Amino acid sequence: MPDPAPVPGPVPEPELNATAASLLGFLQAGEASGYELVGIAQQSIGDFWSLTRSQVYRELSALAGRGLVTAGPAGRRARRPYTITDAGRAAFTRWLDRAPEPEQIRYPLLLTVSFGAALRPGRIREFVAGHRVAHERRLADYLSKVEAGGLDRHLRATLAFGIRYERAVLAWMDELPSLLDPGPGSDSGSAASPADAGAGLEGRGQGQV
Amino acid sequence: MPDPAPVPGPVPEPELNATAASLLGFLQAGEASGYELVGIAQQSIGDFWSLTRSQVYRELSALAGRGLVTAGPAGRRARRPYTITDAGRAAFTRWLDRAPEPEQIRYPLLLTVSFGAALRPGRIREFVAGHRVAHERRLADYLSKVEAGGLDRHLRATLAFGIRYERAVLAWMDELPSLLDPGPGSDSGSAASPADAGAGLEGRGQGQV
DNA sequence: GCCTTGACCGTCCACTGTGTCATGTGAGGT
DNA sequence: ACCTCACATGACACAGTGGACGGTCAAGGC
Repeated sequence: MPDPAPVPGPVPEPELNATAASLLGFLQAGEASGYELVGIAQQSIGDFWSLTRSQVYRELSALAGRGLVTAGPAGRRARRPYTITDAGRAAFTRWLDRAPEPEQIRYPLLLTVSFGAALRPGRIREFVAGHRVAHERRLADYLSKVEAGGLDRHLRATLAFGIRYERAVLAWMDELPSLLDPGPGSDSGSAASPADAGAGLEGRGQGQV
Repeated sequence: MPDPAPVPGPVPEPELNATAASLLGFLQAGEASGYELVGIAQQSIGDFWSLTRSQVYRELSALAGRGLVTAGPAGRRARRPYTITDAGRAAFTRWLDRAPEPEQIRYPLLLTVSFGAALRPGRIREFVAGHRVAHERRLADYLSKVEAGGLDRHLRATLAFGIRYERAVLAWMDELPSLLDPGPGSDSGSAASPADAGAGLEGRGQGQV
């Protein structure tokens, strides 16, 4: 068949990505500079949707190029305020109505735990202790925000997720020692608790390590 | 003052990144090709540490360039087996003993929920229902793996995290309708949008785990 | 008045992470 | 002989991360 040269046709119109969309979402409340958007975003959704300076400026330029935002004249310092356009509002609404993609979790601590067999016994507990304080702090932070009140229902709903997540992590950290507690034959500082019971199963040879 | 030229000193020796490290971790069990490593990784740690084909091949080349792995002669098809070197083992051990960085979560659904005020009321529930089945499936998967037994303690501990996480997500999804439903006394300072008044929690026959 | 400090504001760059397309090989079926 | 599908690698474009850098203004110390 005669190689059908790419028909121009209707331009595919690249959809918004979630990062750009969230910027539009914030801009709906009024103009803001890139710097401000970074702050706003980190404060409100930063715990489950990271975005960095570089990202924000890059997306703002792209959005401006597509006419979804317009840059105003430079302000006080190098401040460059962006305003959402009608096309931007429409694009945001379309984006919001799409089914969101699955979540992504990247948890280095779990990598360490998975490979923990090659690690000195107490080391994992040290790492976990370090992370624990951060999780406790975040949980306390979420709780105080909720208790302070004055939040929009939807923000409160996302905080509810954060609270459940942090509690789950803390509960896991609590049970971790009992999960990792070596069965018979491996000595560590703490005596093997008989509560470990079943244990035994180390069927996986994993020859050389 | 005489610009203190950057002291050469000992070469910084770029440390391993977590992805490269995990490849070394798997290679400790024996040689493997990039293709196999993708499979191994996705199966064992894929739910909390993603890595893609491109990533794996890129890292393997880089590791080979640093002498941490060596590529064997091509095998069956284009298969190129990699073997970890002593330097690689040492680098892996050093990496494993470092404090792991905090986790990263990117959850588009939560973005949608945050901005949900601009969305038709039932839409969020539709999205959540779609995600719910995936979470239920993953939870069931984790549970069956644990019950099947034969897992190394450390793998079981990471699965325990997955189980707690999925249960937390499901519990949040269960409570979500009541959070988003404008109930009594939920309106604080800002004006409660009248748009989404209706839509109480109709029969969500949820329940399980 | 001058100078340091630090918040503000943006840009650039190297590296890491993701997804798709291209390419080639071999085993098995028809 | 041909097709198809699993195996296997690589190239590439784009998204995301984090640090380095440079400029601007305000406030406070000397």
